[in-house]
Amino acid sequence: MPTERRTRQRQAVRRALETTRTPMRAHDIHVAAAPGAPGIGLATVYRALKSLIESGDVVTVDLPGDTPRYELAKGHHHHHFRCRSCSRVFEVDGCPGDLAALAPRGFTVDGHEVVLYGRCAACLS
Amino acid sequence: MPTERRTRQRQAVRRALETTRTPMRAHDIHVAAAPGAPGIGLATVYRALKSLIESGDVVTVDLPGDTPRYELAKGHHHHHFRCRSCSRVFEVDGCPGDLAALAPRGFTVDGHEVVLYGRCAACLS
DNA sequence: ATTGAATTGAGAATGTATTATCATTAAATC
DNA sequence: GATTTAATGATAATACATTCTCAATTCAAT
Repeated sequence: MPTERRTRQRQAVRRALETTRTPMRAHDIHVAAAPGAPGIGLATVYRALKSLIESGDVVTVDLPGDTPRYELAKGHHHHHFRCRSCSRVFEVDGCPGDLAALAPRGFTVDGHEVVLYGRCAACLS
Repeated sequence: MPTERRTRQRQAVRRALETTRTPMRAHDIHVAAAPGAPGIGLATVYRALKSLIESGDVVTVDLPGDTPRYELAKGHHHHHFRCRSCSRVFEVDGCPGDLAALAPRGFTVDGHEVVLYGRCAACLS
């Protein structure tokens, strides 16, 4: 059981996620972490993400037909909005509620995903 | 503008999609089409799918974190259910309705996706 | 400051879905 | 039946996100 070390790179990755509102792709995090950890490698970003996910601090955000993104664990149930213009993803706090009734008879529903599509405020202005 | 030919392979791909209720992966279609077109190659399956998609007869079904699937164009708005046990995907006809209100203020919503998760009837029995 | 081990960076390697290549096969027309 | 050329099969090639390899670094405890 190796001891985890506090490195500049890992802090930069965590900070990148803390600083941004939107779930980020590994590549985005790589870019965003660079200022805080000059020369950081992409492999290191993935290593940091893996550790953060295992500790429960970060969760993967998978949207249909899109590259996986990562966000800080929010602790509360929420969904996402994806801008068709800039492709950024935003958190959506509301939830349509119980969707179990939509499932075919005889099926059990224990979870759901909702993704909204449209234009974000920045792209509309 | 080449003329499309009616081949055993293309009919087998179309029939595979017509016969099954659930959206299928390219690999599933390859297997399902084999009886009707012995020795059919995977590349041919993709070529047939491409043509069917271009003609509007087939649509791609992308679920979060999952391999793309293909289904016959149903023409009506619907969503999907994915069984956590057998991984099969089923059509869900209902829809929670207008989800635009969930988006952040200043955002425009022009579409949405809903995916239900749970156990299908077959896996529960 | 010294040192042992965890961490890093660069790039190779992997896994998966899909497309391209090209010689061969087989629809569709004559 | 002969001919034209789209379609096919096998496989190499792409495109990607992600993981692995390994020598060089650097954290952290002494």
